Amino acid sequence: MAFEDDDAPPRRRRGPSPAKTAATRQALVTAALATFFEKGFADTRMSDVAARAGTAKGTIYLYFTDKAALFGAVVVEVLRDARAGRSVPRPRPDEPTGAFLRRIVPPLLSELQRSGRSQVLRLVASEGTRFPELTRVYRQVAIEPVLRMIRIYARRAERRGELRPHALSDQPILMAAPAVIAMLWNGLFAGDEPLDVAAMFEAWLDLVFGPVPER
Amino acid sequence: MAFEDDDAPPRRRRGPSPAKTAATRQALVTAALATFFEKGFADTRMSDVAARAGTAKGTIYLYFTDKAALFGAVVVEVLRDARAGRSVPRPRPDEPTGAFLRRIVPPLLSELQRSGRSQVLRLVASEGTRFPELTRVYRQVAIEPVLRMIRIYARRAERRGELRPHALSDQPILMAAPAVIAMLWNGLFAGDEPLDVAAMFEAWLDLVFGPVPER
DNA sequence: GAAAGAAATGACCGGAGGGTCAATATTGAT
DNA sequence: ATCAATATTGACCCTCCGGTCATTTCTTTC
Repeated sequence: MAFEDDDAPPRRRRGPSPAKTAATRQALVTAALATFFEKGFADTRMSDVAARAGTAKGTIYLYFTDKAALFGAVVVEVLRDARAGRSVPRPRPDEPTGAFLRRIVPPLLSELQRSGRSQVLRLVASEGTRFPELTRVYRQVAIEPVLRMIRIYARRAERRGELRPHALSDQPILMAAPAVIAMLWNGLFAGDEPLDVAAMFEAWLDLVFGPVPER
Repeated sequence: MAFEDDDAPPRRRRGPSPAKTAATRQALVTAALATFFEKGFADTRMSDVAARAGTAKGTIYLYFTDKAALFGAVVVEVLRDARAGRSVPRPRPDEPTGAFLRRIVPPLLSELQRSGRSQVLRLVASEGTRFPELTRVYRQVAIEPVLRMIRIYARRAERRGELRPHALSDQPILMAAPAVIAMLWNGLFAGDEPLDVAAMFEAWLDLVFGPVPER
C-alpha cells in the first residue's frame, strides 16, 4: 500500500471545470478527517463522509481507491500542510533555554490544535496498529523531526549548565510527553475536566528549568 | 450499559462441574484481552476469541450478552485484579522524595507490564471514545487514585523544598506522562526501537529532582 | 445405567456497509 | 445548439460477521 499518491486525479481535456475536482477532493478529505476523528476508522461510514462533503458515495471512489486509502490521504495531506509552515526558531545568543521555550512553544501548541494536526495525532495513536506503513511515515515525518529539535535544545541547555547532562538529550520524548498526554486526554475525556495543554507545558517547564522566571 | 456484572453466571444444580464454568469464563476473558489488544475492538472476530479460548463461538454468549459486554468485562476484570495488589508505600521519615520514587516506582512499572494492565491502558486509550461509560469507570478506578498518590508525594517534595511549589502538585499527570507515553509508543512502534519505560522514568527523575543521586 | 438438567456446539440467519457501474448530469469546444 | 469527454450519482450486489438456537455432549444423582 502506498499512501503517497493513492488518488487518481482525473485528466480533463474537454470536460467539466478544471479546478472543481480539486475542490471536491479537498471537501472529501476535510469531511473524512472530521468523521474519522469523531467516530474512528471502523465506525466511519463512507456514506457519512460523502454526505458531509456534499457528494454521493460513489464519488469518493473516483478519488480514492478504498477506505484505507482515504484514511491515508487524510494523514498525508495534513502532514504535507504541516511541512509548509515549518520554521526552525533559534534561541537568542544568551537567552536562557527555559525562557526561549516559554516564548516559542505555546504558539506552536495552539497552532497544532487549530490545524488538524492534533486530531491526526490522536487518529494515528488509536488506529495506528491497523496501518503499520502509515504509522512509520507519520513517525518519520511528524515525530522524528520534533525529537531532533528537542535534542538540539536539550544539548544546548545541558552545555549551558541549565540541565543536568544526558537526561533530556537521551530521552527527548520527555519534553513532548506532557503535550501529547494532554491532547490524548482531551480526546478521551472531552466532556468533563479538560486539560489545558499550555498550562501543563508551563508547569513542566517550571519543574525542569527550576526557578527561571522569578517574578 | 452496565459493565459491572454484565455476565450471566449459569446456575448449576445437577449439571456439570461447578468450577469448570469459571475456568471457561476466565479463558474467554484472557483470550479476549489478547485479541482485542492485538486487533482492536472492530477487527476482533468473536470466532477468533472463541478459537483462542478453545471453545465454540456460541459459548461466549453463555457468559456475555454481546461483544461490547465482553470488552467491558475484560477491562473490569483487569481493574479488579489491580485493586487486589494495592499497597500504598510511604517514604521513610527523612528519605528524599527522589530516592523514594526511584525505589518504589520501577517495580510498579514492571508489574504493570507483566499484568495485563498496560494493555488495558492502551485499549482504553484507543477504543475509549466508543465506550464512554467504561472510560469514565477506568478513569475513576485506575487513573484518579494514581494522580491522588502523585499529588501527595508532590506536596511532600514541595514542602521539603525538593521541588518548586505548585508545578507538580497542580499537574500531577506530569509524573505519569513519561510512563504512559512509553507504553503507547511501544504499542504503536512495537517492532523497531522500543522505549525502555524504566529508563525513561529514571531520566525524568534526574531531570526533575536534579542531581540527587550523586555517585 | 438411566434420567435429567446444564453446558457446549456450530450451522444458520439477517442486516449492515464497502464497493461497483450503468445511467445521468455537467461542462467546454465547435 | 450539438457533441464529446468527463464528473457524478445512487440503486444494487455481495461478502462478512454478530448473534441465535435446535441439537449434542457432559456430569451428577439416584
